[in-house]
Amino acid sequence: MILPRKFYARDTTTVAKELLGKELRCGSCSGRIVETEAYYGLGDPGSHAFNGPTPRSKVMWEKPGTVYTYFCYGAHWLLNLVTEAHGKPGAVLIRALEPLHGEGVMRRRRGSAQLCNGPAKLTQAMGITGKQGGSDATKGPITIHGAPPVRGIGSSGRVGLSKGGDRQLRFFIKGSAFLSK
DNA sequence: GCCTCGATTGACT
DNA sequence: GTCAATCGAGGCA
Repeated sequence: MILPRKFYARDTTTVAKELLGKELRCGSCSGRIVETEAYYGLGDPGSHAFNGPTPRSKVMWEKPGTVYTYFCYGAHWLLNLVTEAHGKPGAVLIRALEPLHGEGVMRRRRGSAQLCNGPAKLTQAMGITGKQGGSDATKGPITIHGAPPVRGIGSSGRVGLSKGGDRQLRFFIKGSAFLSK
């Protein structure tokens, strides 16, 4: 079943941990979430919301469950899900997926066997671009479906940030073969 | 309006 | 291991 909006309306770290193992669907493709990162708004120098809302980052103040796609380095889309209460900034970055359905389509889109082991790779494999930005993960076209809780959650410092990378806000399923490198 | 830099990737040495 | 690609957002004049 599709996760209800109240799932997202909680502490960003809690949502990031509980998203592990859940199923992300987009069109005919789907995958299991195996790696996430939490981004707060205020007090988090690594977050786009750090300096208050801007035309791009204001989505983080939107209602929980909103899809936030971010274009980076001229060629890469990153997928986030808005968390916390409406009007409070927060988001979870999806960093890696384990392919479940539509693997052939993903492979064709990616042109590589490395399907979803990185934040920009998984958006390309799932066909996600800025078009899906601002849509609602409780309605589609991108949806998150419930799954049994996973055991063996690990955490570490965040990756790829010039600021704020020292905080333990990255979470992943221990031992998964589909984590980002 | 102009300039700098980024929640990355993939190709090349 | 090192480095360039590539373009929009955000900061500043």
